[in-house]
Parts: sequence; structure tokens; C-alpha cells
Amino acid sequence: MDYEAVLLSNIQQLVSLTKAEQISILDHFKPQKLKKKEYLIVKDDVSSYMNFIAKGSIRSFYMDDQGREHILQLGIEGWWINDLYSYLTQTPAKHYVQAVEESVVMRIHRSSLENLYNTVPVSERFFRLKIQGGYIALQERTILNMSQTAEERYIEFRTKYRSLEQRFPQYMVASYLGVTPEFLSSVRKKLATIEY
Amino acid sequence: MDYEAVLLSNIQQLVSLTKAEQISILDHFKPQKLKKKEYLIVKDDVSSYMNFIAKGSIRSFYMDDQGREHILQLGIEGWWINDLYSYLTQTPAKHYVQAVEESVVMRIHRSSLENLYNTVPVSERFFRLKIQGGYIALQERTILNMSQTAEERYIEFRTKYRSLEQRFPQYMVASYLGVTPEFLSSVRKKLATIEY
DNA sequence: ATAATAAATTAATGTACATTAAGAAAGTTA
DNA sequence: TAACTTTCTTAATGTACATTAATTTATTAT
Repeated sequence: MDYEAVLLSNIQQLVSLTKAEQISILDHFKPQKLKKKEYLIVKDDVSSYMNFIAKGSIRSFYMDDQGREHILQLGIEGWWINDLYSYLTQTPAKHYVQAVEESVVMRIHRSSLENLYNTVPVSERFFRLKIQGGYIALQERTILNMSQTAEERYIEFRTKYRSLEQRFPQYMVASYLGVTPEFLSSVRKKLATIEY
Repeated sequence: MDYEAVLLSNIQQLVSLTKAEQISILDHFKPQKLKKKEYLIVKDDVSSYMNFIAKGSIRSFYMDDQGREHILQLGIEGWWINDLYSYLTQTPAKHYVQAVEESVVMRIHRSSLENLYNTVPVSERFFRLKIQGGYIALQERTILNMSQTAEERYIEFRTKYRSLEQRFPQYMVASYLGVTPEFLSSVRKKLATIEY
């Protein structure tokens, strides 16, 4: 399946589109290739695009003042990724967004999206739902981080995002869960002795 | 200043309103009194209102499976409070929203808000910005929780939300910061010996 | 295939925080 | 004002996790 088909299929999971609307939407999106480790957004950029991962894997992370990375999102094909904060407020990004594998994103510029909203109103509904989804995911994560141990969070992550665990190095999963790679390693060891 | 004036003044911090729009907006909001400890939203309710705190103080919290409370938001007059997740998706709330002091909220029902969007289009912009603001605040908090110690978070909280610290019991501040009241107490003791 | 690099594991030690339990202080109600 | 309830503090003990550093395993590049 080509990138355009992947994108349309993703949008049509939430809203239905006529043939004309499909064409109009695709007309606003452009593919962008990313090499492994290439950055889509660097800290202090202002994010101007909504990015759909058509192929590959991408992460977003925050770097604290001690130079430690804290992963906010891990995404693979079929996911949207951005620094929504920066995009929505048009202020400098606080995060980095970086390709993990060689990837392709389908992206649409803010100004282009404004036009699309006028010509294809249902697109506005789609993006409103996407942004809501981002909020909801973040809230769930905040709660989990406050109320569960690293072991519990890892177990939940593994069942909920099986496909992600395969695609990202373990130290990134550790960072996403908010622990060091060493500690995640020991959690995994412990679980391995218990299971089976 | 009466409750209606407080509400209008809050909205006009983000968008400007004609006299006619002001009247139209106020017509959709109704005051709701809350006694101390009274609940505005209980877990498993579906949240149907946007709530503006016109007087008093209100908190929202999550209760984990061990019965421990985790505070998500502390708000006083001039703030909006809700279980946005539940409101936006119309699914059962995962949180409680409860008055801390005797309070008054000005609230608008979802269906009423839909009407307001049609008659006063600028109101839609206002609420979009509010929801964005909620997302942004949550993201900042997620980052802080991942990268700072409790002591650092407390110092930041104290300078950023001086008015809140006065109004809520210390154990709620502790919960908001993600620590036990005992530990916050010891952090405060330590800071007191250092400062001055 | 070999070397070079990146990622994962292991183990020892350290620390930020939780838990428990008790008492002191402050706030509320009769 | 006393009695009660809620909140805050103190101190002892315990634990989930971080840090450091060395070793092994896997991946990438020449």
C-alpha cells in the first residue's frame, strides 16, 4: 500500500470521505523522507506541520538541563506525531522529534490545513478528534505514572503496545516508562523468571 | 464583583466581546453553589458541563485501586475545572471533582454551548483556546514530573502558584506534586533552614 | 569477516521517596 | 470552652529506583 492510501485509510477510521474529498486532502499533503536519526523538529523550531507517519518509526523527547532524554511519544506507521504544544501555540518547540528507523511522513502545513478546513469541513472534525486524542493519552499517562510502579507500567505497555516494543530499542522504552535502561532490564529479568 | 462579571472578565482576557455577545453568553451560564466537600463530578458520571469557578476552591483527583487519591488539578476563582476527558468524549469520568471551600461555579451545558457557538462564534475560539491550555499545562507537568525531584517541583509550584498554596491544605499540595504529606513536610523543613 | 559502535545485562552501592506509627498543632462544632 | 476532627510534623524503618562501572551481546560499517 502506498503512503497516500495509508493516510486516507487512517483518516477514514474517524470520518468518511467522498472521492472528491480524498483527492482534495491528498493534494495538501506532501511526503517527507527521513533518514535514520534525522530530526523532524529540533528544540526552538516552531512546529508548522501536522505529521502522519506513513512508514518507519519516530520518537519525540524532551531533554532536561542535565542532558537526559525523556521520551514523550513513540510512534510507528499509522500514528501522528508532533510537538502539539508548539504547533498549537506557534511558540518554539521544547522537544525534539526524531526518526528512529528510516521513515516517511505525510505532512501538511498549518496554512494549507486552514485552507483544507474550508474546502473539506470534515477535515476539521478529524483533526479536532486527533488533538483530543492526544490530550486523553497524555492524561492517562500522567495518572499511570502517579499511581503505578515501573513494573506495572511495563506490563501494561507490553500488552497495549506490543508492536511498539518490537520496533524501538529497549532503552527508549525505558525512557518512555520513566526509568533507566538498567532498571527496565532487571524488571524484565524478574518477569521472565515468573512467567512460563 | 458579582459572578457574572468575573466570568465575563475571564473570557475577555482571551477574546473581546460586544455588549450583545456578553448578554448572550451570560444567558447560557447558570450559577451552581457547592458546599465544602460537595462533589461536582463523581467517578462514572458523564461530564456535561464546562465549569468556571466564580468563587471558592475546587480540586479534581483520581483514586487508584488502592484507594489513594492523586490530585490532577487545584483551582480557585478565575479557573476552569472539569474532567475534560469525560466531557470531550462523553464517556464515564475517571475522576472526581470536589469543592474544597464553599464555592460557586458558573456552568454551561454541552448542548447549550453548541447553541452558543452558533450565535456567538467567538465563544468557540475561546473554548478551543481553553482546551488547548489544558493540554499544554498537562504536558508541562508530565515533563516536570519526569525530570525534576519533589523538592524542585515544590519550589517551582510555590513561586508559580503562590495563591494556591495559601488556599489548599498541605496534603493536597503534596498529592498534586506526587509525594506523601510526610515527605512534603520534610522538604519544607529543609527549605526553611536553608532560606533566610 | 573484522573491527567498530551501539545496546543490553549484571552487580555493587547510593538515594529519593514511601510506610508506619505516634504525637502536636490547628480548625471545627457543640 | 471543651471535645472532636482534621491537618501537620517527627522519627524509625523499608523499598523502588538511580548511579556507576564493568562485561556481554547485538548491530552497523568497512
